[in-house]
Parts: sequence; C-alpha cells; structure tokens
Amino acid sequence: MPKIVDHDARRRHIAEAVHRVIHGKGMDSVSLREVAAEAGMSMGAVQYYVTTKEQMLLLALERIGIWIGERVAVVAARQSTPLDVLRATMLELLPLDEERSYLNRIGLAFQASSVVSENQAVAMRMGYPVLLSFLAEQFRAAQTAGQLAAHLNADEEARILYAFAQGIVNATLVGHYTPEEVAALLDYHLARLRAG
Amino acid sequence: MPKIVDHDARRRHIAEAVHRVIHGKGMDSVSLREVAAEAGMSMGAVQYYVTTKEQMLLLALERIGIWIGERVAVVAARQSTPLDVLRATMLELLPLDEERSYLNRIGLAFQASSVVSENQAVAMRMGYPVLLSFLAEQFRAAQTAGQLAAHLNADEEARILYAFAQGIVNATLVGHYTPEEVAALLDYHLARLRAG
DNA sequence: TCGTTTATCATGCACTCGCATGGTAAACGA
DNA sequence: TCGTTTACCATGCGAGTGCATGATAAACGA
Repeated sequence: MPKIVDHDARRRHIAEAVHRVIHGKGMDSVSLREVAAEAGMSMGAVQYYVTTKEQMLLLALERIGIWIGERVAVVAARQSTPLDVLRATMLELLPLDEERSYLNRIGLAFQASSVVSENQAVAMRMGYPVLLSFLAEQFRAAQTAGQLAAHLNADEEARILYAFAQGIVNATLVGHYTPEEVAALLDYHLARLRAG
Repeated sequence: MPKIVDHDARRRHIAEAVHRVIHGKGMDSVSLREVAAEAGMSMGAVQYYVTTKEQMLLLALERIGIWIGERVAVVAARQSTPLDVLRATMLELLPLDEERSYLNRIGLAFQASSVVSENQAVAMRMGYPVLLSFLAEQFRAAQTAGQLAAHLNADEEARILYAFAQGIVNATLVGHYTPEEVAALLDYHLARLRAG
C-alpha cells in the first residue's frame, strides 16, 4: 500500500472529516484525535498530512470555499437570464435544504473563528471579491436586459444582496426562519428591485 | 466581607470577564480558569456563582443581549422622526466604532456557538422578535409620515433590514468593510426605500 | 539483495480542562 | 459565647489537548 498514495485525496478526506466534526459538535470539539477518529485513520496518519491543528483548520476552510464556489458555478451556468442567475446564486448560498445548511453551519463557524485567527481571516477574504464582482456583473446585465431598475447602483446592490443572504443564514441557523420564509424573503427583495 | 455581597454585581462582573476573554482570544479560550483570572478572582469564587461552564456562557450571553437592548433603547429615544429612529437603531447595531465592534465580535461568537448549543440558541431567540417588531413598527410609522414608500411591506422590510445588518457585521468583522463604507451602504439602502 | 523512501502507527510528554471536595474566615442570631 | 450561614479558596482528579518521537512495514531503485 505505501508509496503510491493520492495526497490530495487524503487531504480532502481529512478536510471533510473536519467538516463533519464542526457540523456535529462545533468548532470547539475539533481536535486531532476527534478528526482522526472521524476520518477513520490514526492520529499519526493525520499528522503526516497536516503538521499542525491550525493548518488542518485552514485546509478545511479552503475546501469549503472551493466546494461552495463549485456549487454556485454549476447552478449559475444552468440559468438563462441574468436575473435568474442572480436569484439562483443567492438561493444556492442560503440554507434551504440539508446540504446547504451543512455548508452554512460550517461557514458560520469559520466566520466566527476568523475573527480571532488572522490566517483564517485571510483565507476567508479570498473568495469575497470574486463573488461580489460576479453578483454586481449579473446585476448590471439584468439592468441592461431591462429586468432590474436601471437607476440602482449595481455594486452597492450586490453588497446588500450578499449581506442580506449572510444575515438570513445567521438567523435561520439560530432557528428564526423556515426555508419557505427565506425563499419568499429573497423573492420579495428582488421583486422590489424590478424595472418598471 | 462575607455575608453581604451583591450577587447580581458579581455575576455581571463574571459575565463581563467572559466577554473580554471571548473578544480577546475567542470562544475556544473561554475556560473557568481563564475567566477567573480575567475577573481577578479565584476559580473557586467563580464556581460559587456559576455552577457550570455552560451556565457561565449563558450568563454572558444574556448580559450581552441586555446590554445591546439598553443601547438601542437609549439611542432610539433620542430621535425625532420614525425614519431617524430606524436609521439610528441600525447604526447602533453595526460595528462602527470600538465598542460596537466589541459587542458584535462577542455576538458573532455566540451566534456560531448557538448553532451547536440548544440552550444558547433559546437565549438567542428571545430578543429577536422584540427587535423585529420594533423595526417593523418604526417602518410603518415612517410610511404613515410619508418618509418611506407606502407600498412596501413593513414586516418583510424589517426582516431584510436586520438581515442586512447582520451580514454587514459578519463581513466587517472579517475585514471587508470600513465603518464609512458600512454607513454609506445603510444610507443607500434606506434612500432607495424613500417615498416619492 | 539491500538500502532508501513513503506511509503509517503507537506511545509519551507537558499541559490544560471542567468539576468536586474539604477547609477557612468572617459575620450574624441566639 | 457558640453555632450556623455565607463567601471564598487551594487542591486534586481523571480526562483530553497539541505535538514530538522512534519504530515499522511496504514498495521501489540500484
């Protein structure tokens, strides 16, 4: 068995174990032993791929970012109009089903953790401008297509849209909203921005 | 010294020590020893007022809620028009200066922690409906006064407003926005909802 | 065949954790 | 004056922590 091992696969495996631990018991419960057990490998094996706990968390954080990015790209590509892209992207970021709740729980845990760990904050900041400019771009396209009101500032609207989504995520994970209410709220918000 | 001691004051003192620990080193670093040291008292004394770590965290969480509620009430009372109340309330909830950043850092930590601790989630849910109905009420008053567009749904707008604020908090604490950008974004959002 | 490399493991170390316990000193009522 | 109550403290225990280390086994190149 030794010698030929897919390192990336192993790292991904570890990262996903970290995700499951965070999801199940919270960020405080993440330890090398706990993650090793969750990953079904010995602690030594985990240490072979990850030299420190902080690095392990960074790995898990990067993986979540990649995962979400891929999901958004797939969903967005399936839409026809800019407004549909915008709406579908936002819906993808909200905790509307089990998998999206899973992603957002972990995301929120890292959000809080990033406030105290600068390394994590740096990783967290990577994806943000990309997503924001994508949203703004789609917003502008929707304006050009006459789907959204032309007088609105696309850059500010994109920021508001994403902030709104993040706030809804927080509220929903604490137990304030049902998925139906969340979707309705998004649609209300977008409808208000329509052209006409 | 024994016998006559203000229990509430002691609890508040402990809660504030918890806040400082969370703010400085994060939720993971909260321990009975760390908090006792921060509070300038022995571990035994802390245990006398708080039987368990979970109870200690709940105490700190409730205190934060009370604190924020008081701040909002004070600021809101100083305004003249409903729209001013709305704007001032929102500004009070955003991390625009050191003290508001302090409050929001701790709030975000509890937000994430609540996802995993049901007791904390329950405590977290207490203040939410109160704040939301207050915002909706002010929104309606502003509509009646002709400050905000009459066709908007006040309840939904209140939810969006608060979600927006929470999302901005997240983003700002991770390092995306400056206080100036935050304030500008809020004003842009409100201006868009104006009557006329 | 042998030595090197790669992957994995078990174990140990110093430390911290939450929590329980037994003791102590000060103030009060009887 | 004495015993009870209130407030506080020091200490100990078992468990878990991140990390370092030395051993081990399998595959390869020479």
